[in-house]
Amino acid sequence: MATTNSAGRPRLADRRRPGETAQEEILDAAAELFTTYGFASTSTRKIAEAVGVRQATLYHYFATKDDILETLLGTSVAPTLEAAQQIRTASASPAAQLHAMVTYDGTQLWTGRWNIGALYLLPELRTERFRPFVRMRETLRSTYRDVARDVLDLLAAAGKENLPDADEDIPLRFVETLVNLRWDDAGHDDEPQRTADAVIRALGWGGDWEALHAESTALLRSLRGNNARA
Amino acid sequence: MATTNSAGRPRLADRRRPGETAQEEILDAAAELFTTYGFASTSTRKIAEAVGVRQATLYHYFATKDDILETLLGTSVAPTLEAAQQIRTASASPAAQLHAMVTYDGTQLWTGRWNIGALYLLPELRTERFRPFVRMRETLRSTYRDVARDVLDLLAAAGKENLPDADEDIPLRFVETLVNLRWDDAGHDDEPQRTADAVIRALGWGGDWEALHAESTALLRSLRGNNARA
DNA sequence: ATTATCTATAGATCTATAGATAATGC
DNA sequence: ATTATCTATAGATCTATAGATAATGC
Repeated sequence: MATTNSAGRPRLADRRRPGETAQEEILDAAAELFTTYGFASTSTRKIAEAVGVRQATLYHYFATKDDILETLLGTSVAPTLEAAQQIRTASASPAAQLHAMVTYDGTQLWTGRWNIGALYLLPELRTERFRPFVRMRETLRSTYRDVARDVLDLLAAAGKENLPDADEDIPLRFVETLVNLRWDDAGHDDEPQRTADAVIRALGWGGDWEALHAESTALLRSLRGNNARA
Repeated sequence: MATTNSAGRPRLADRRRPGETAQEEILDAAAELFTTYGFASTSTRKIAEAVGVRQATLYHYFATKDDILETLLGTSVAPTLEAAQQIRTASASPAAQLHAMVTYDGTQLWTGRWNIGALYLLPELRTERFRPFVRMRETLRSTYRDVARDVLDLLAAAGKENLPDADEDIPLRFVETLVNLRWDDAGHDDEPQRTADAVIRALGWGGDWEALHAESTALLRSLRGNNARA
């Protein structure tokens, strides 16, 4: 039997999931199963088994299976959106802002313990209850679009021709493909950086890459600093 | 009651789905429901209701629910792969080949009655039984990669700098985003053409666009001609 | 007393099968 | 006789709830 040093009836099995609390253990197991087998195909029993508790125990922490998904999405979309908006208000050049956004967002998607981005395409998100997350994604989309427009306006002003439309959504679309790449076990370790470069290039940008990278890196560093202070 | 002019007990409800045969009606309903609500969340009862027959009737045409998905995937991936390989063997320039491939593939994804591309990401495809389709997708990926490499080699030979790697999979990744765009009801009518342009531009290509479009259009025309003859 | 777990189960599915039925075709 | 449908249902789920139990905390 599992050792215990806290209140409540002891578990039958030992802890096996990362996380300080039972809630975190459940979320980790659910993230693995939802991203691997899908939300609808993952039963609460399977989640419980992956945590090492009985099925009914989940309901001490989450009222419904949907609540588990909602919590999972909340902890993932919100920080990304916040970072994008912070980057947007920085004084860096539009190209550097865009590069930093893609790198940040891409790193979350690429290095997270599970491929959480795969959950954004779940048909279940179409229901009323997940509307807030869909809206957050839409806000992220328009933030990306705004910064892309700035980049393109500068390029157009410099006389560059045959540029894409800002509403092609090239940046966000490109970032999203990291989810597919990871699903296919394809790609490289530094895929977020490569993707950021590819996005800038796809917009037709052709400036000093070393300076751009320096500016983007500085932006991300200051972002981490802010968050550490917060 | 439904009118009847063929063998078998009459249906209780009238036909309501496109398709000459009951099999086609079932596939149309399943495509709508699988892409809208997901495979696992769609019950055989729901499919039957959408067709206008009783649940058990489906089993006269498909032995299992998986068989329905398999048939749906088969009729969608195979033609795309074949077209890509035909384009690849044409004598057109690499850029035109790539442009034509993206346009063809994108048009299938964008204008099909249902957003079938969304099925390619289904977790269920990870199981042994769908291996053939996953392999077809991998073959498509490398076909795209090969033609991208040709484009990039020519650009490098022409002295163009800061080009992406061919194994960034920019073309296929970009095409795949049409699925997400369509999911979000975003994008324009001519999104496949725009996407083809965006892909070419993202690779760093900077030649005569009018000539490229003419060459790509001719390629697609000859493709349709071949298929019509076959 | 409070908490975290457990056992047990109700009620609602869901897939697939068995076998009856109502047409057409020969 | 053949075919396409129907009705009925077995057996296996699955979610969520009720209530018991075994710890710690006061």
